[in-house]
Amino acid sequence: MKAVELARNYDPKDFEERIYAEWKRKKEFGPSSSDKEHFSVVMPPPNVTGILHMGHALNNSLQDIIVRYHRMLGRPTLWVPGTDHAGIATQNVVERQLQKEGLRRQDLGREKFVERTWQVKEKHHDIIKKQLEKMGCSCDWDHERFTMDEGLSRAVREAFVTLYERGLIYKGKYLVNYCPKCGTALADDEVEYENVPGKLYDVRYPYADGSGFITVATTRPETMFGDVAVAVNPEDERYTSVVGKELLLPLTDRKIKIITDSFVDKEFGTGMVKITPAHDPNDWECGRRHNLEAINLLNPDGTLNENVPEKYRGMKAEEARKLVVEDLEKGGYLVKTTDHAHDVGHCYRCHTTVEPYLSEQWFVSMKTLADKALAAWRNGDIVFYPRRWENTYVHWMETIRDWCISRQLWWGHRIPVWYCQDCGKMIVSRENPDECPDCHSHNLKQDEDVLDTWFSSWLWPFSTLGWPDKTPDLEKFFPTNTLVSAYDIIFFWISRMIMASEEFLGKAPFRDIVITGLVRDIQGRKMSKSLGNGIDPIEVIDKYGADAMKFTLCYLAAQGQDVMIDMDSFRLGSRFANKIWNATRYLLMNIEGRNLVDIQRDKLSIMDRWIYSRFNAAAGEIASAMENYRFNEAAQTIYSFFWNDFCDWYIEASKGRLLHGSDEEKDLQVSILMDILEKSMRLMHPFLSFITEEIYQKLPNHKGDVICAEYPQFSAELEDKEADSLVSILQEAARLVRAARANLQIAPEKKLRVVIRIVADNAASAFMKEEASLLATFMSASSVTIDTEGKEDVKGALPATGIGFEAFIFVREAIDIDAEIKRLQNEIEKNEKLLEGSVKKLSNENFISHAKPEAVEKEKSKKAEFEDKIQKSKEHIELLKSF
RNA sequence: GGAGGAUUAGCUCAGCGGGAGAGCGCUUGCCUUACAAGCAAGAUGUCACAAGUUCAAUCCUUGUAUCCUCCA
Repeated sequence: MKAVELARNYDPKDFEERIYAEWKRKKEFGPSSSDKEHFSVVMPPPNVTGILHMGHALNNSLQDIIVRYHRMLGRPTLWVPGTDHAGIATQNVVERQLQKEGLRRQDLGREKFVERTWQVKEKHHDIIKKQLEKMGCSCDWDHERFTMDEGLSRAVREAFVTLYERGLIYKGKYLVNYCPKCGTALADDEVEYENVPGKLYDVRYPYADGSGFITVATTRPETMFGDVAVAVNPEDERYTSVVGKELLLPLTDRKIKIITDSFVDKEFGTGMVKITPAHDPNDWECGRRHNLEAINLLNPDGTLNENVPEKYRGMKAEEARKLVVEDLEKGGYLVKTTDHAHDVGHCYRCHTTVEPYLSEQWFVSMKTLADKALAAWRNGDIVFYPRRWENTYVHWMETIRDWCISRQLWWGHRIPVWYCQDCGKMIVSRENPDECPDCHSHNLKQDEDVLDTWFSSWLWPFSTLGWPDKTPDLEKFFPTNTLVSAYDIIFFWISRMIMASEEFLGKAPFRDIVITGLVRDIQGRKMSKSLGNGIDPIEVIDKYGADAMKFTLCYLAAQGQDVMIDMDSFRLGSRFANKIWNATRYLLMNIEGRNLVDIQRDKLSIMDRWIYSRFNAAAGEIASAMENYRFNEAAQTIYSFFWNDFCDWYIEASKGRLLHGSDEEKDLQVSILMDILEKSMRLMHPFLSFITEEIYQKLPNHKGDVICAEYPQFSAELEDKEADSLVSILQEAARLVRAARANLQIAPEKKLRVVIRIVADNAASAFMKEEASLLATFMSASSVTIDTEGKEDVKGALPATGIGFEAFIFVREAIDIDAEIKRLQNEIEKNEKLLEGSVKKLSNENFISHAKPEAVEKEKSKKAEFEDKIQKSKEHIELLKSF
């Protein structure tokens, strides 16, 4: 064979882009036609508003690892990519653009506005796709979907109409969360609460009969014009006598009554609260219980409407509040003002204060859907990793409220409802109707509102596969296997997907739900635009490469824990990739003139058997880590196998044979090295996709592309406990001598004679004899003698104790005997403590009788080991004293 | 108010009832014919606190403290 030359430095820029293009060209990302069981994943669709952040990088890295792993297991594997139209968010982006041009969306009109939004969508979509490609995501671009493309829009209509037909969608006038800035209703969970300082105003409401007044406490005096009652707790004895009396609403000439309702907190303020059904959710419920009118005070833009006295009309709430307070004060109604922090809802998109707003909206009735979704969990059809998220899921499902799905936006799926302008008939239809079924009028008008974004994303796992049609994709790849998502959208998305899937297809959309943590900065803060503490995945890739990014994230992503990182964190992955590159570079230099030969097991040395055993163990650990979505464990296994076992020990050990062996030995050695290297590339590919592919292609023993190569499997037969334990003795011996040398600061070039005393004729001594020259290399010794009979003269040698052997290092000069004796005494002390623990355990009859027999056996051998070490150390001190 | 999480080395964090771990950082020595982005050796711990269960607790249970997140 000819040597293969690798660039001197690992530079991912040399090949990452090229390899991705190559994979795409060869259609490696599509599902194979194998008849094994399918494996499918749908990508949580990023919003087309922005670019991908570190959270996406984490999420997609983990998906890519899972997908590549299963692809290599030979299963027909499909990873569906796509993007979400992100209603409010995208509309806001476009509106901000318009604002810069001095325009409002109304100036453009609906059609033009939507057209323009499509352009923004296209632009961002292209950026997102490029980013995913740069990350190396092996998703099947032929299956790419967008929540507003034709098929998915049809799915949305199907879902809406079906739910309507099943009586699960209704329209009604309700108090909803309303963002005046976005001009639309929001779902309950689209509101973010924040504790802000405010004021509590105590206001006098006089009795209508002039017999005095009562005092109510409110944080929002400007809503008093919508008051329809004052409520007290029925058990509040202070007020029993006044219940039913009429009050005169200050600043107006309206009269309201005092009622009782148990929701009133006796301790809050005066224990009397004003009831404003149109502007507070609790009051709304209370108003419904008492059949009270709801007086809406707001225009859609958040200003006060004609239901307030003229002087306040057109004002924003905060503005009006000041004036109302002033007027109350002037009128002698204001008793006092106190500071009062309270939770205020904000729009999750623009952070404007959300107003409870009475309006006509569409709702999904959630109870029946939630029951099915809960049943799916109870049946074990869905499993969360980590499990604790199941509490969150169950709690949300059990306390679910109806979902407001209409949005007063232009960007989104228009609600498939039409109204006959002539007879008023409401038509809910899958197809655009031509005429009214009742009066045959053609004068139909579609509902102006669009649907909540999540109304399309909750169909994602099956709408992307062709539903409502019974497509072959749907047949084959649904239900999907694994969903990877951050915990912040369990409610928004994950729970609803399960409900939709159960409702429309009668099955859970996926079984395994992998909840990742959030990516935070090094101070633990959430990465955000406003803080400017975000890290751009593309910058990471430019600096360290996509492999380094993926591997680092994987290594740090312990089950569901938040990941704290900064730019430097990615050096971890980068250095590992560099190590792989250099090890390969070295190995490929050494194949010059060699031939690959059959690797027959009976020709393997213990060291050879050991590295195969370690490889096999690593494959086993990775399989179980992957099965349980313990990504960090898989990454650590790979790291320590390749770096510590393979590079630090095996390659180092092989150097001697490569230099001094016979041709036959050299050929065998090179063949084993290439074999392990080739297998390692396959083992590591899901985690470091680009570099393994680049290297794999250059290996003399590669077949095809690593992306679709077979994943190495653990096999119990390949476990080699004998080799494992023999090599660990060798390693311990090497470490002991190295440590002794380091302690004494003996320069590496000073080669010293070493005697290893193993007073036993067993596999260990035989192995040590066989590998004496290798030991000499590891110890930088001039020679290593294995003394099985205790006959070697070790006078003047520095002793060290291992498990089952002693090492004697012949150091005449440069040794500080006192320091060495001190070290040994410390050693004795340490071991005596350990021994004491062991003895205590073993003399405890309860331990002997209760503990597992293995544990007892282990304790016994530990005890013997400590005793031996203490004994040896004592002898060694004597020996040193005799110098 | 309810739920969940965290508390382990200087930092970031793994840890699966039985002699405390990794990466980074630090100290020391080495440019050993792949890698100084490297090699080798080392130092650093009341496993938050208190009780309990157990032959045995960093690990299980219950409290306490501090911090974080979500829900209301």
